Amino acid sequence: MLSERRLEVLRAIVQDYVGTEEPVGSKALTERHQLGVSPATIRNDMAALEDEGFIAQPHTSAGRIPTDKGYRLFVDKLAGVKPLSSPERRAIQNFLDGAVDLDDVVGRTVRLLAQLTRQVAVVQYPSLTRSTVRHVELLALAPARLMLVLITDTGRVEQRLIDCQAPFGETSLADLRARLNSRVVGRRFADVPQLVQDLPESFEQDDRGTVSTVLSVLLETLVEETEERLVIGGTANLTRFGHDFPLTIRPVLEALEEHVVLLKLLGEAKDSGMTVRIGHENAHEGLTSTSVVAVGYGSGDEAVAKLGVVGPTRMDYPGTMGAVRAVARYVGQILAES
Amino acid sequence: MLSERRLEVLRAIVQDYVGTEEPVGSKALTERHQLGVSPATIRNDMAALEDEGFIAQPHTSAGRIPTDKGYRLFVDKLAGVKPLSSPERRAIQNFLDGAVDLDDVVGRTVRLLAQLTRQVAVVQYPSLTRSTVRHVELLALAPARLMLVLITDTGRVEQRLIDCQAPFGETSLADLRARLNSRVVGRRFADVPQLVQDLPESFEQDDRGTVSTVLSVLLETLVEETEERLVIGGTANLTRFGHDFPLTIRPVLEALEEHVVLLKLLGEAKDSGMTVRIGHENAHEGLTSTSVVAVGYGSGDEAVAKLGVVGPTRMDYPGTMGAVRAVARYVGQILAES
DNA sequence: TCCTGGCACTCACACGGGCAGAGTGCCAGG
DNA sequence: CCTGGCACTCTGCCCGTGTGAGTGCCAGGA
Repeated sequence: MLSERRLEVLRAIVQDYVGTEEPVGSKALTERHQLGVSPATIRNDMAALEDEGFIAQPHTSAGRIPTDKGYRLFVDKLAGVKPLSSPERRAIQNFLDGAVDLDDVVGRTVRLLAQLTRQVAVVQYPSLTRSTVRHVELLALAPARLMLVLITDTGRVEQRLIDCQAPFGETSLADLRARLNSRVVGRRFADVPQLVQDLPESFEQDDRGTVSTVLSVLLETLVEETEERLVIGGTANLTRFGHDFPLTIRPVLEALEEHVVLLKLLGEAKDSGMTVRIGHENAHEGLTSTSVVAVGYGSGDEAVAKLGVVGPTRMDYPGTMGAVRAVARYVGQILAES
Repeated sequence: MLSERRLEVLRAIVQDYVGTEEPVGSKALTERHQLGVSPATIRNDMAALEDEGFIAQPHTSAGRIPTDKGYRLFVDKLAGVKPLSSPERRAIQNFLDGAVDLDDVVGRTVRLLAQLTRQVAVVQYPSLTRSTVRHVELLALAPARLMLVLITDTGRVEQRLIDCQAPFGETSLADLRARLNSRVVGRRFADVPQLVQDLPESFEQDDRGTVSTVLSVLLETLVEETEERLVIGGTANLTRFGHDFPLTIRPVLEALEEHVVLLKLLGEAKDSGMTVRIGHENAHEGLTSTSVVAVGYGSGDEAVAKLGVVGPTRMDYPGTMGAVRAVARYVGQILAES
């Protein structure tokens, strides 16, 4: 186990490196922090930390920089979550309060998060499967063409067009609409499949085909949209990445455009509490030099979706975590109110 | 007026520079093109072209590169639109045919365009004001809470929640729904305001308030959504920009995130035919070193929205224009079919 | 009048040596 | 176990030089 002071040295290295973006040496450390020992002692500690794999030198006779493992230790043991200042909190609230609908909430959130953290922000739309049904609507656009509209308690709306083989009477439609609603309103989307599976049986022979079609579209929607939507913002912040641009930034931009990858990334994050994935902990190749800070948010106790930021492994973890957590809380509040 | 050969020289310079990304000199020109004259002659022509402002030298004794004005002349007079190869056409069709709904069409289009041109693609959702109404639906979520759903002929769907002061009876609702539809179905969204303005008068005193509220939300939606949605893709292609990265790429990324800016840009493009804005012709500061190629697309003869690409002024204009035009056509077809 | 070859000139850029500074590892002494 | 000292190793920077691409200009020729 590492001594208390060595941990302190690691913390100092991480802080300085995050601030200056330059390898930090033993002398600079003693000058900028009250460690109470001489540079030579620090050098020994650094050598030990390097043996353990927490820090590394880019080349001989340069200072040290933290490794992914070093950041991991820092995040787990050495750093807290830095609460936002109260002006910041007020700014968040003011900014989010102006939102008029779900799209607006999500859009504002992503901009806010990007600005606050000066990194790339990612916000997932509230998941269908975890939301509850507020209303199901079925309407006839034409005799054999229906439209299905799903409305969630989080304000999300999904619609699908349905082409039926046979015309579907107005009364049957009203009937189906009523029965659907009575069964699923207030229930979670995840439970919908069981709740409706026996529905066709209660209809007349002629209508069963259409009812089945409608239900299959409904279930399909649930499945498809589990492949969720998300919004990204602040990609311009990537330009603050480092000096060795094109190589670093390109794979990240590519990864960000593949929403599937990001969704998987967010999906891997814990539902509650904050998840930080550092560098190579991210499975995706383009993101091995970035860290992802993600957290779930929701209108109630449970998370309905996640949001987070993607930034260089060399990021201000306490600050970023603080911002992410705070934003998630406020978004949750906004959703609960609407 | 410039002689035939000088125009030819300008064309050669543009082509070479686009290909190599390096200033092109007189000797290289005679070697790579059959101009039939010696380098010395070319030098004279180049000096003339420089005097006219079509080309410039980055520094004394380097080759020449085209200026914005040079590209302008090239695009207007010297370059055609390069048609795509038939495998490319097939690929486009196959790729777009798989789309299941409007979101999917737009998403696929943006990816396709980005891949085809190796630049940043921008696709605007079909505009509401230029589309026609397929259906208007009103449904009661609660006694005093309604939902308004607008469906366009291009498959776009918009919805809004409406809180009414007073409960609104089921019969009144059905009445309003029927009247709304009979008035506006098949008409252009732009005409909707006049078509519905006298509607409240035909309702009973008690309901007029609610009817007015519904209508005002309807009109609001039309206005709000004129501030259209758009989708961007291929930002990773920005990394191919140049060597002097951070400075070039940052303002572009920032501009791309401001959808308002992009919409204005697209809005300035002509409705029919293709619009090419080169370098400083773009009002926005961040885009002065980029060119925008935009074109309208639509299900019929008229454009319902625009799409295009953003790339370095040093781009392959004929190829890019060909790709943009072809994609727009296919998207139009797809929309017309659905 | 226009094209051509020749010539002198100008830069950007790449190469290489030398120098300074930061940082390290190790060791002997407190 | 900490400390100061010392020798060593790099990287980065500056600078001078040389090379090569490219130019402008001019005088001669079709």
